[in-house]
Amino acid sequence: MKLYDELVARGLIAQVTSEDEIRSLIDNGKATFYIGFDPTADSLHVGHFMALCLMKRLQMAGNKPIAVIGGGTAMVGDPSGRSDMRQMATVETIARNGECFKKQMSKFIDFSEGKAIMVNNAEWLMDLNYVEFLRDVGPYFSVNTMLRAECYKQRMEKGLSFLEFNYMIMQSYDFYELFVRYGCNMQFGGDDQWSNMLGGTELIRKKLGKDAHAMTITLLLTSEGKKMGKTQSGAVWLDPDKTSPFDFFQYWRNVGDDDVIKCLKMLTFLPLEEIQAMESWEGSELNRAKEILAFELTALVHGKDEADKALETARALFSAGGADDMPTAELSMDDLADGKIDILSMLVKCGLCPSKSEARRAVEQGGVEAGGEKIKEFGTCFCCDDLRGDGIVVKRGKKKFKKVILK
RNA sequence: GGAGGAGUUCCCGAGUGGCCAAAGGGGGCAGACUGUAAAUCUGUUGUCAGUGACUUCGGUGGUUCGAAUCCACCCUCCUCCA
Repeated sequence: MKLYDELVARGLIAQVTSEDEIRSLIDNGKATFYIGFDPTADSLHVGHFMALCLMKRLQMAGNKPIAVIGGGTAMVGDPSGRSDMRQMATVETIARNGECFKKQMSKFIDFSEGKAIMVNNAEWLMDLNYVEFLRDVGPYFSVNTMLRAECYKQRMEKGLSFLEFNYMIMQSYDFYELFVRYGCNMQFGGDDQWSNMLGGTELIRKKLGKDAHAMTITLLLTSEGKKMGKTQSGAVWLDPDKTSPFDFFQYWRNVGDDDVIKCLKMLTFLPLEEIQAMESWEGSELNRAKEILAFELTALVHGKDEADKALETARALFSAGGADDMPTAELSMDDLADGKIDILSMLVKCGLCPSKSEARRAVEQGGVEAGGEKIKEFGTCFCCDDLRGDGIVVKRGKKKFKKVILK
């Protein structure tokens, strides 16, 4: 199966400017394409991961990827899909985040000589002269058209600042600049970027009379229509310090039945035939598919060793109830009072509960276990001896564990 | 610049002097049921040293025994006019 058809079969393609041309470009390894990543946080998350996977697939087929760090565009802030204006990040933060992105990306994409390029659009955006720029690209944009663009629609009610309104122009200019500099003839992005991307192809056509193409990736949504990769406590990060490999594994281990196959197709590199075989799995058999999903993704992001560990830990924890390698929390003597610590403080200290009130509730509702025993009294205390050596396994709810050890 | 309207807890949204830590819904958390799924049902959902105290209704002051609620000023957003 050729690349384009595979992308379709995996459900990755949302919209394209011209199916035939894109097909022939990428199937033959003729595309030089770019994907932009705005450094608005200090780590990439699952949403970016999809884009990186796509990048890799295309790279494997001989196409040349350009990863653009949006050091310049992040200064403006993309209004797409937002109902409020982003908080403006400082120049320093953006620069630092950009560095973090760079490191993480290098793990997935081969940036060695001639294989791929990484650039920061701050390079050309930051030094633009306002009037010159306006005269240069301004005439090619119609405000009427821009206002009709989907990405601004939902902001028309709540208010859209001129700053953000310019985002589309910045991104379009990026595409133009990359076309000129590197012969970049394609842009990929999330489906919410569609109008911004079209802006770029139009600009190139109008200014240079050349064709460039755009293709958007389907946004990964859960069957309930929510963005995948978001939890109550925030995004699922690729940085192991922000989302541990075990938590990362667990996130995928716990996706809904209806989403497993979709995720396998879109995110993993498993051959399609293998995934199609799983489609017939039903009921508890699907649990096996979830395990595969979780394992594959953890291996991609954190390496096979970490994936093995997470898998083992999860299995041990959920079947036997104990494991050597599980998330641990270390307490020091300072955390203890008179050589003891009560269960409520312990829950808070090891991060299982955000406040003592919540810890109390958890205990009241019978959701807390320690050392395999259900805790019924919130006065229950543990002394140093309980915590020394192997420590004690504290469980809040069914899926949250921490091994608490005294340092 | 002018005229109106709005800002309530994680979100939406009730509440116009004490009965308000604030209805209802969503979301979250926990329990039951299961397959570490979904759906459903139940409980819970500001914090802290548990029958109590403390902090919260855009901000700052004021009136009052008492303010989310009344007054003044300010900030932000929306609509219409210029």
